Amino acid sequence: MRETGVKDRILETASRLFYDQGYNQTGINQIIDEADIARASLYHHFPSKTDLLLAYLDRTHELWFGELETYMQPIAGARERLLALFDFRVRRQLKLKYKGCHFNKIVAETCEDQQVFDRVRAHKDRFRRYIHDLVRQTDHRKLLDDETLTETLFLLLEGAIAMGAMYRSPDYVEKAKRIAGSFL
Amino acid sequence: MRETGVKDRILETASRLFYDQGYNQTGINQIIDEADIARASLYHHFPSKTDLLLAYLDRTHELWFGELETYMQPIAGARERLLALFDFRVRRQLKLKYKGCHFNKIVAETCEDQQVFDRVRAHKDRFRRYIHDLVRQTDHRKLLDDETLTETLFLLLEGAIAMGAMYRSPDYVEKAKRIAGSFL
DNA sequence: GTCTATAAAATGATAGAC
DNA sequence: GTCTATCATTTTATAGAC
Repeated sequence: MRETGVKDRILETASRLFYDQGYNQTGINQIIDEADIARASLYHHFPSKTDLLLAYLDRTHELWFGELETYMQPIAGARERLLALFDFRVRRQLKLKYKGCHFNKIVAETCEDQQVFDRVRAHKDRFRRYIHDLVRQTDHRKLLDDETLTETLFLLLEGAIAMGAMYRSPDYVEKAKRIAGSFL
Repeated sequence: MRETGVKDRILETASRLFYDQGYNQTGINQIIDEADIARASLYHHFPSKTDLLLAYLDRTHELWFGELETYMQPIAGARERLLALFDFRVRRQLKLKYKGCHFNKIVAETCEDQQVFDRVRAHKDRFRRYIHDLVRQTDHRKLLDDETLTETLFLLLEGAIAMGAMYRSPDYVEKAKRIAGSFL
């Protein structure tokens, strides 16, 4: 019956619950129940809830960029790709019910933990580099230099995702896309 | 000895703890201990933890705009005032140790609650209107129309505050200010 | 209004059998 | 590696005296 291994099922269930209802509002008991595994199996694979959190962040990071690559693969042209980043985020908002960025959410609900910071920053750093690489390939209007344009697009997206979570709406990312279009 | 009333002391203590260590990571017991009041006094003034949360949001909203007015009062000129919004946020980041926006944090760590949404949205709506009023008074470069410029400044700020919380740094708000300056 | 004592449930984590 | 049973705390909230 079990298509997936126990460890994967634990991590998948925990990931879903951590995002949907929050890390602190998700108890070990609920993970055990919904993953349909034994209590000790969880603690065998993940010695503490913090270990599960770190695994969640790593898994989310991998999936995130995997989905990005898949989404971007058929899109040609650096300018089109930059604008497609906004479409990618809108698509994710819809799928994830506008609950915002996984990484921002975790930062907001956990206290200072260096291992958490390392992971969320690595995620955002990589996304900023992704934008920067595309910006350098475009022949944009030069209203802003490459670095400033990169930061502008990045901050517009981050702000729009945060407001999307607050208003449960794709409007802000769509507005951000139009603003971005005027600089490109 | 008691300079402030019991109800105020409860709300002040809860507010500090909700922001510093998170709403879900703050227990009623800790609030009682640190406010140095009796258990039943808390439940007399705030029938549930959710009532305390709503009072926290209302209080934070009032204080936020009160501090904004005080900060902006001596600053002359709409363009200077728009740029001063970024300085105001940097000043707050420093004071609050870069933990980000109170309202975004609460959205990130509580499940859908209409009363919470109403308050956080009212806060952001009011801030957007504040920006819009200033934008209309400026004689800006017209690279963007008033509505788009308003939304750009707003999203840049929101993104920068979110990244400030992630990187525990004022760099993003300062970068956002420079970007804003190039549109004004 | 404020107090102490306590309830009822949920929390993260461990022990020891198989 | 997986299981069940259980532990010690902590959680939000209530009861009843003063």
